[in-house]
Amino acid sequence: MQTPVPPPADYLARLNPEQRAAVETIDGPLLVLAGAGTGKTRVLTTRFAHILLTRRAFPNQVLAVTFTNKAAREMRERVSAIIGQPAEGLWLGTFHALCARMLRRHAEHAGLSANFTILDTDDQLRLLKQVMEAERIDTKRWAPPGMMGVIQHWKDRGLTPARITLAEDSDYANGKARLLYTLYQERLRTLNAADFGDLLLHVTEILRTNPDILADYHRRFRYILVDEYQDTNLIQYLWLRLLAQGHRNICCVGDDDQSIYSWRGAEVENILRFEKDFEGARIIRLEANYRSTAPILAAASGLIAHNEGRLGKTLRPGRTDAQKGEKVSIVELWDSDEEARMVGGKIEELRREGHSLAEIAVLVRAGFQTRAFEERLITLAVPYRVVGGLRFYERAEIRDAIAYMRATVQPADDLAFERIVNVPRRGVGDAALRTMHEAARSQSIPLSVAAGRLVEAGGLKGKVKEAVGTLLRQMAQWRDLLGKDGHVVTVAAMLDESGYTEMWKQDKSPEAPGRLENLKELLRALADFETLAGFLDHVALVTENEEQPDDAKVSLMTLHGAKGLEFDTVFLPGWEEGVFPNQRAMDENGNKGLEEERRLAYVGLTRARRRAIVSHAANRRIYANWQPSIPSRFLEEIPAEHVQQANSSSMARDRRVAAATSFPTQFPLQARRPRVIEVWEQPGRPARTDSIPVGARVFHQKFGYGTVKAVDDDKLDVHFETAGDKRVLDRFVERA
DNA sequence: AAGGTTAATGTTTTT
DNA sequence: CATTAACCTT
Repeated sequence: MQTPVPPPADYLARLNPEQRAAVETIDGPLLVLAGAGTGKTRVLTTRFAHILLTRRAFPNQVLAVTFTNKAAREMRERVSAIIGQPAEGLWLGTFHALCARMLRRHAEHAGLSANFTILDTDDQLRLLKQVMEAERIDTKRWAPPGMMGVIQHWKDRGLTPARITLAEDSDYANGKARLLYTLYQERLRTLNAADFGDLLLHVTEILRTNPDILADYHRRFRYILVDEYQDTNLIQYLWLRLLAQGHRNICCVGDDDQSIYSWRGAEVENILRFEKDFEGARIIRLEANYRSTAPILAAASGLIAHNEGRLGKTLRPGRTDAQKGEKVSIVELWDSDEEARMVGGKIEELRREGHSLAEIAVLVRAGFQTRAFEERLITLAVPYRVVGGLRFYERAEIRDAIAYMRATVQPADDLAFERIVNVPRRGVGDAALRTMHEAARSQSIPLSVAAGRLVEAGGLKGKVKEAVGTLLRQMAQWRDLLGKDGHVVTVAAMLDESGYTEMWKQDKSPEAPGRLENLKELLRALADFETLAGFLDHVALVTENEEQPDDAKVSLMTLHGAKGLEFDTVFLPGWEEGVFPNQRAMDENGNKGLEEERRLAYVGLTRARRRAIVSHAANRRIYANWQPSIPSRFLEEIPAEHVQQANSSSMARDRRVAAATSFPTQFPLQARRPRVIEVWEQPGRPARTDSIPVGARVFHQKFGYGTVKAVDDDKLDVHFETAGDKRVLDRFVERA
């Protein structure tokens, strides 16, 4: 390469010394340990731009890898902004998108042709289920999703069926796991399809076994940049290591404290392995946090300090105004309803004070928890959005439309054909489908081809024969049309002529108009792509929801969904043992599971710029019934000097009452929780000591004194003196 | 082949 | 409780 030209310094001058070092340490392996809010993305994009501006490499000689399309888009935009022109011809994208691109170039090495289909999770599962049923596996005893998990885990670790040794074999499905995996992979090849895991697995396998291809990529990629490195799984690591062996200019940015995807195969150990595999690797820590106030940082730091085996980073406030911040609020509430009212009330208050709703988020452990807050915000007429619901391309009507496209351009795609052959209803039921499957299997031909032969040879009769014949003829016409009039016209014809659009027009359900609207949106999106193949790739790889974050709406989302985001005000409800930390995470993964939950809590707290309001309720509804709950251990782990307790008025009243009556409902906030949480380990309601008769005078913690009007098993209808008529559970009242 | 009924089962999720 | 998938009836 030519002598580096001194860069215009302005983009470097805006960095702090450690960030600048991370940008300017260009050659050789580099690991950047970047704490939350320390300018990780800025370093990565500036580094990218720096490589280009100092002419160390052309844009197409840099490989930049992210986990999400959003991160990839952001990086592309920010690099463009720094270099002052649209960044084109970049190898910048998600692991999967980059691998898909590579695999299309070398598909034949994996037994596929270049136009292979990328299957989504639904297709994967249907295919595996078919394989399992063909092998006469009892799918009641061995559920296909479980088997899928085994296969995915193997793929995550770079294990092709041939590489699975006895030691790695699973006893799943009575020792047939490896066989099922082999058969599943064979079916994928027959369908000319790859699942998500295959994209990485195939490419890595090709790089491993074809030195010439690998050498070609070594020549190409002078610099490699990796985002969210703590989230990489083994196969991703192997892929990176193979590609980085050429120039050894690999820079990985990550934060072990934000590793929250181990259940998806991510291995934090990849950070430790980095130093071993890349000898002489430099490590730079980014510890100045520019996002949050000092109390929030101290609270988060104190919490995460309870984890063992950290690489060790200490966040320090980088903002000049950081010291002025409020302490982290911890609010104790009577039950989950009151918690929702508290959050709703505080949001209203913030709104009145002029805070933008876009700067407020409610972060929960599990998706279903958003509902309580949704309901409350609807009542209060506060606009909100739930981030991360059903994605556009996952909607049934969109997947149907895509199946039409896939079946048309890819006659080998049995899954797509099977999906559409009776949608809209054509009278093709189980029996007809079985006939087609048998013909396909006995002659080793695709389902659609078998269907064609059955129509001609009379294997299908009457109405079914007519319907399938018509569909196949239409598909042939659409293929012609695609060559002549292009993909937008063709897809419009598909939806129209197949009767698919008509089906939804006839549908009287309230969702039907929305579905038609989505189909129109699909056609609009289609026009943005030059080819149908390009669009199908996009659909398979870009599943995220497009959203406008500048909307004046409160964001409701899971803690996982919030990673990488920040808000002025963050509500963190449901900090109760069993909910958060999640009981299942602890049961299944022990202390490792607990530590990941703690990292999740750390991620949650560090999303807040100015205000964090953590809350927990003493009673929570689990499915049908109310259960008392214990404050999360994480609450005690936040250093007390950075916390302000703020209890609701009803809680304060209950406290006084509880003290006076010795009714054991409250767990004092600072009390140590019992080691065994009985509520979760013994599901079902506690045994009643005595029944309460009609007419009895009772006392309730929340509603006060009243008289029992009726008894229904464990539910009482009570007329309370101050609260009126209520239906309550008997274990929540005492004889007065 | 379609619709209604019952039983099982409840994290986190990107690609 | 509430959702969904499998099952059974017509």
